[in-house]
Amino acid sequence: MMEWQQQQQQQIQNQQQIIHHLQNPEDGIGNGNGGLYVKVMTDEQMELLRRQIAVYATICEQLVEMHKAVTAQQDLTGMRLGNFYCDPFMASGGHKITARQRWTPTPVQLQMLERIFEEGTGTPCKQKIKEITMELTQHGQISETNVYNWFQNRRARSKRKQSVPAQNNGESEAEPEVESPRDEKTKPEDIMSLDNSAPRAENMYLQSPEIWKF
Amino acid sequence: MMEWQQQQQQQIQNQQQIIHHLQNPEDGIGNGNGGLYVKVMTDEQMELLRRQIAVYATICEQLVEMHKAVTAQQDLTGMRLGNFYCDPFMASGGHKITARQRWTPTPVQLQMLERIFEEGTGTPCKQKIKEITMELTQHGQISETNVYNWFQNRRARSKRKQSVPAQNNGESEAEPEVESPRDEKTKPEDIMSLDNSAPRAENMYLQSPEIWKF
DNA sequence: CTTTTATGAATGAAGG
DNA sequence: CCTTCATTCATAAAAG
Repeated sequence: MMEWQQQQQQQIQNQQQIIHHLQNPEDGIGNGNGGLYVKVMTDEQMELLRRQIAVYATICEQLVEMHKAVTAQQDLTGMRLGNFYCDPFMASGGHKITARQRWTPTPVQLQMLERIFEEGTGTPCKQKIKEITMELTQHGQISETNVYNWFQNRRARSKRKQSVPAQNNGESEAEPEVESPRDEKTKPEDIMSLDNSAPRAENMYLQSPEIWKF
Repeated sequence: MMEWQQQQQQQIQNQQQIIHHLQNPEDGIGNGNGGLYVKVMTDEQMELLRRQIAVYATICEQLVEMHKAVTAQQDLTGMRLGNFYCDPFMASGGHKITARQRWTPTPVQLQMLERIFEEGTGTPCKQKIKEITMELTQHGQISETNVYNWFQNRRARSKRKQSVPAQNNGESEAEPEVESPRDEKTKPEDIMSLDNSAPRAENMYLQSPEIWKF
């Protein structure tokens, strides 16, 4: 990722040289010509320009594509977020709403949640969620979804913490995280490599090396 | 958002015309000149070229910056994913690299899925799934199971979203501080920054009048 | 102010 | 279909 940006920079620098040439035609490019005032370029210079311009056209196209891809992703993933804080944005008076995007439990709520979690069955059914939510609302803004998520995360992370302590025990791999319990999850039809996005960006950098040859 | 892309396209088209002119100097630009073969341009043509090139330089710089901003957050994770399969560790230990992560739709795929979901019958029958999968394969690795799951999840969650529209909101008691000093966070928000980028792109083209002065 | 960590939320996949 | 789990993402909070 950094790579292509560097290359882009180089391109731009390169281009700047061209511009410099244009701006300082002391190289003998330009001269007067009778009543018709013209600038004169050698074939080489002309070719250079052509190629340089072609390079820019390519770069811009690529950048547009890349940006399209990136923003498409963000737009779609943002769609879900958009409901909270993006929809009413800017609409009123151009003032940012600056709504909080993420619920944060108050200390009191947290305490109560922890207590319920420890004593509870660990499977807070829907009805239970409702109750808890009702109760916690007394101590601050909260929704059933918040409670649901909280228990989900709490359980998942409580569970993970247990497997981590037994990490460097008999396992000599430099690999940080692998899931041992359900390792057979490579079960369905295909191994899906999600190299869909990364490699695509890779050959996006500058796929026309010959253009650099001049 | 769409706006600047269109303008980009226009720019590119515009540029292509220039290239065309360069490649087809039937406009009387070029002529012979004794032993030194040169191309000749009028001042106007030269000026046009200069401007065009300058515009490209500016656009590229701006695009690089924009892209940098947009991807600063998200493409780091993308790179991280990239490491999983391009990983040199593959050869080192002969150790299992434990299969891929879960499938993630590419932006294009997501777009197409969303479109189908909205317009479609909502009942992705077996045959339909096959078709969709075939089509989406053109844009990245995907399996019928992926498509199936996606529709299942999409429907279920879309449904739940309606029953519980009240997602969440601000903190608890200490929220009322609306326009507090720290409210003006310097931290760029992804979606917002994109929105900002659009207007910025708008004045990208000619925002440096001095560049036109030469 | 920048970097790291903790954690609320989103989502692909499995089970029933 | 619905629920549940596991993983990932993004960001508020904490650390430097």
